[in-house]
Amino acid sequence: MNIAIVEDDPLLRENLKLLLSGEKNITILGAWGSAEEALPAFKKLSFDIMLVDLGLPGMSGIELIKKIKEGRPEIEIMAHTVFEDRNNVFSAIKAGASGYILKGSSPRELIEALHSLYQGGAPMSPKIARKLIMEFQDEGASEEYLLSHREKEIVKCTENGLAYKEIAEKLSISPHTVHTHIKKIYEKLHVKNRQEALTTARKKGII
Amino acid sequence: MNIAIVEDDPLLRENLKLLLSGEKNITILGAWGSAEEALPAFKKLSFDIMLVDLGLPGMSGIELIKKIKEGRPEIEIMAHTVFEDRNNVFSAIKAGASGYILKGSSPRELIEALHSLYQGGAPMSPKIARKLIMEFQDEGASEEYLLSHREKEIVKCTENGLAYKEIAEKLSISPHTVHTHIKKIYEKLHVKNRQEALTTARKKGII
DNA sequence: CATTAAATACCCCTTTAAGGCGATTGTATA
DNA sequence: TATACAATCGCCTTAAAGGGGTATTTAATG
Repeated sequence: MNIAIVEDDPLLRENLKLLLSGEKNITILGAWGSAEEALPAFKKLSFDIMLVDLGLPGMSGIELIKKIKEGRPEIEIMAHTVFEDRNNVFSAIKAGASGYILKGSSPRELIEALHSLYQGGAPMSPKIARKLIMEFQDEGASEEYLLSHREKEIVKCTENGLAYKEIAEKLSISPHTVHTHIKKIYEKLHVKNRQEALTTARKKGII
Repeated sequence: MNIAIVEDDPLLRENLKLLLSGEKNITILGAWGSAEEALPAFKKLSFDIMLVDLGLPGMSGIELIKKIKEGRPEIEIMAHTVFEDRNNVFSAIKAGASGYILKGSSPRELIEALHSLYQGGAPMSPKIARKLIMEFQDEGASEEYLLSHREKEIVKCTENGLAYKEIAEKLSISPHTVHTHIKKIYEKLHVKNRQEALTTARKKGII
């Protein structure tokens, strides 16, 4: 199977190349340090799997995954990263990653994961798998508890058309804090303004 | 009956005092030029009717009516103004006015209206009365047709989170025009931003 | 014919919203 | 004890929204 690597740490990048090249059935078609470098090269390249770091400088790994999947959905994506928080995991999966391996994993695990991915599996580190099943176990709960109590209070205020200042007064906090909360809310809901936040919140039954 | 007057035009204020003082059964307890001056004086004053101009400088007559009715709902309010537009009429009535006399009315009419109000009536200039019954004849229609076709289109666009520019493009008009329409919409719905407009529009079944 | 409303467009200006930074405190927990 | 998260406050910037005018054209209506 043909693999393309995108990893910004030069040392790790070379180590991955060496490690994987030694495996039978695995061919490394190249390794790049950023999405910006990789994308033009990919245009003339045919491969089966992209092994990608999420914490890239410039365009993020998530964005890169989206772009690849848009144009060439047949390519399997293996996310390889230190991030194990909810947002990164789910963003990567939604973007199109089918494998999610943490950087603490052993070489053996990584190689097995790549084979598994190639054969149609969805290999991921135990921690990540646990997060996924928890998400399904909790069902709506995870959505409901996505926003903290304070954040939900603020969403309800914005629903009534209150401005930052007015919310601040009502809750007896600084307008700056309101701003911070709202930024966090938008981030969590993957939206970029009030209208979207409110429609999303309604859809998820948060408010 | 004891009457308090709030009227910012000094000449008219004095004329009203002279005119009404001459009537039997009417006592003028005072006349003030603004809500800000009148409110403190009212605290130590007991009266039956407040004759109030809607177009006061500073706090509006509407606001003054609200404040009076909140604390002392037994006081009858006579709105006395040049405004005969829908918004002012309904705002005054919603705020708690039971009489609504236009400034063009004759002294005789005003005095009769005050007596009528004191006896539990709801005296108002014929033009105003007509507006009121039309509102009831139209029922829901008046709400639905409150906004013009174009305005409703624009409300629907804002519901989808579109910016002025985007709405302008979609409808092939200038962003300035969108701005103008939205100002008009806010005025009609008595709101001051998108969220309020949307909640109000939903409540009234406009969208 | 005069008035009114709707739709269009432009001007000025101030306020808000939102993104990107950083930073501290307290609490819970792995 | 380190890590994460929630909640708090701050600064800076740009873009958008909103409030105040004015003005023209067209259509309907008293």
